Amino acid sequence: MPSFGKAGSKTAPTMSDVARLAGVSAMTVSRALRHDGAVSQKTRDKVLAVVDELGYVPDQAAGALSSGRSGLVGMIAPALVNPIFGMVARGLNDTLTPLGLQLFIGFSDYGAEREEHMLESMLRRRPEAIAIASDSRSERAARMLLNAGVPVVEFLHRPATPIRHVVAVDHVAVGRAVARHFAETGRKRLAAIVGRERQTSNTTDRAEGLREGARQAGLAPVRLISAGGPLALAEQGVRAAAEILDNLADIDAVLCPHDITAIAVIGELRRRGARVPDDVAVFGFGDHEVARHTLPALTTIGFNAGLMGVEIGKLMINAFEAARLGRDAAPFNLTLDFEVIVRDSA
Amino acid sequence: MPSFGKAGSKTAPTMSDVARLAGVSAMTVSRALRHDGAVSQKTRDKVLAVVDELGYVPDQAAGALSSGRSGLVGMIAPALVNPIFGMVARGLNDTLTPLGLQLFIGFSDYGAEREEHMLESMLRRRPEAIAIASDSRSERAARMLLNAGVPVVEFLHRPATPIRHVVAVDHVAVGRAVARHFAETGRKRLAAIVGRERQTSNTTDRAEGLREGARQAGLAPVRLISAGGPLALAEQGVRAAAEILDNLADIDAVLCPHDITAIAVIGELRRRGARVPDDVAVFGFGDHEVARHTLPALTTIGFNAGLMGVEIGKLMINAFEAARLGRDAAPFNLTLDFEVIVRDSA
DNA sequence: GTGAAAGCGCTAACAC
DNA sequence: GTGTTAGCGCTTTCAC
Repeated sequence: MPSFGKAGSKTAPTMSDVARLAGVSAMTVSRALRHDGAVSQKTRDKVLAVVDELGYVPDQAAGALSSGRSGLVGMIAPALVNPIFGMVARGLNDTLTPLGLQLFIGFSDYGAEREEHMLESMLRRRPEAIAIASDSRSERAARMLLNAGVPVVEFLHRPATPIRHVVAVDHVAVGRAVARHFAETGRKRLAAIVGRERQTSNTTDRAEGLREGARQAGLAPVRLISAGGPLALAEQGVRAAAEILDNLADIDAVLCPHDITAIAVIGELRRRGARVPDDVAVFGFGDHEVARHTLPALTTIGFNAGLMGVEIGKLMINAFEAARLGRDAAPFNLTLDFEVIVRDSA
Repeated sequence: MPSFGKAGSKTAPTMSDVARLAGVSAMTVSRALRHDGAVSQKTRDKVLAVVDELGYVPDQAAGALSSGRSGLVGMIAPALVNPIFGMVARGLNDTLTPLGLQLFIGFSDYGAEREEHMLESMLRRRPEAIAIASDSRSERAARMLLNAGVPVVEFLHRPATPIRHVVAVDHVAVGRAVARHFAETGRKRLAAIVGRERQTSNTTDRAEGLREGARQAGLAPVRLISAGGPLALAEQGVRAAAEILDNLADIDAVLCPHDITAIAVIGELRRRGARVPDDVAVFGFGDHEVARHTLPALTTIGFNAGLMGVEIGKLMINAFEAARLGRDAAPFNLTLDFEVIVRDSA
């Protein structure tokens, strides 16, 4: 029985431990494990048997260092508690797993500074591609992405000046569609809930679309309700509802940044005696799985978040292929469809 | 101007590139970057200036290989779309970040096989600790955890035979508390929605507690409603509601695995003409942020998921400290409080 | 089909 | 306070 590592605290077996026990070289173990190159069936079986017996698990840090491939794809999203990002992660992960790539997820909590830190620590792991949905972004973070040297896919929201590839929903078009719906259903005075002041984001884009749509329909100018950070979706809704009731009593329709916010808006509005949709129509975003089950059922915007993840993955695969051929994948700009889902709240 | 890498596609600068330009050795760069050991202020400034100029980002795979510390903590959870896990991740991440540790998240989609794969690929990254919430777990996965050689913290649900540390909610006690509430409010025939057949899980534990509580209160035996997988929380609720209406018409109270499920149950029940809570009382779980805003507002169980993450992190830190002293941290078993939140649905 | 040598980019250990 | 040497555990490359 060979001993590896210093006595006492047993160290994990290495590839050469396996090699020794299998009576082959480390190189052969490496090949057997990666189904790479030609290893005879007999040798492979022997190696795998030893691997199993030892419970050997390859050290990917070593492999990454040696091969120059980390096997990692980074994804940075504003928040993990928002199920939209969970669904994107799932789609992306499913697309990447067959290639032997692992998804490394970081979340920024909607903070540019935190995002920058996340990105920096992610870059230390040398990801082979990066998917990022920013709410706001520091100059330095933008520079890091530009110089990352790997495919970067921005998603959910199309920035004014994309790094390279984008998979997004056209939030301005969403806003216009919502305005159209409000106009068609006789609403006159629209409002949009937006986050705290910041650079352009998907929320402000939708508000912009709503404003455009309202103007075209000859409605009153859209009021913006700033009601706190997006981390507390429901809390934001409560504040917004209070703002409407207290200071914007003439508002008869409101677009919310998220279905969860919309539910809270409705709850608070009703609690304080307003009727939904009679007094105020409430429009959500995201088609959260509960949206169809609440009372009133939420009128909202649906889009396929899982598909978004899949498309991000496909874009990356495409870029890998291009790089393999020594080329650069042309910037790719994908706009995913959305759907106006009319239920009862608006 | 020194050139690194082969011409054409520029390679990322390495530590020795920085060293050369700063006129010091690589070791000094390493120290300057890690605020470790003694580096004169002057030297450090010089080094950092070059780092900045070059946009140098250390390769952590190399560092990990050399130091034996990956800087990674793994977390495996059943699903990312369930905000409970997002909140745990946030708490854990916040606790770990000050130590320079990154959270590496994997999700199993409630499948033992997928969990095993996730765990295996995670182990290749040599995490310094592992947090895992399993819904079901393969023998092999259990063995891998046992032999991981790093602190393992199981969370949310206390397994029959824990690997070592546990931070959980007492789901059986939750079930009993729910039974008590139902009994006190005059309910006679209870049901619990559980996932598809599987080993013990937090859902079945709560059902077990409900059963115990019902027995003690002299109520009819609890009916179990198996309504599909936990990935589609709302879908599960719709099915369960149908099952109640179609085949279990005498049920007057139901415990749901999740608030989202509860909302769907209520929606479907009402859609089909049943009144909540008059005909059927509906109890949720998790105190999701919308729970207080739906109509009727959800009666549910609340617990602090963020705190759970923080406690997991503290346990890990404690175990690191013990290991540093050559000891093994004693198995730690933390049970987090929960709260019965009575609102309108039950 | 298999092996030997070299080296990936860092850091531990020790020397000065 | 700083440098040198060696080596972490793999994979690349090339030889056989």
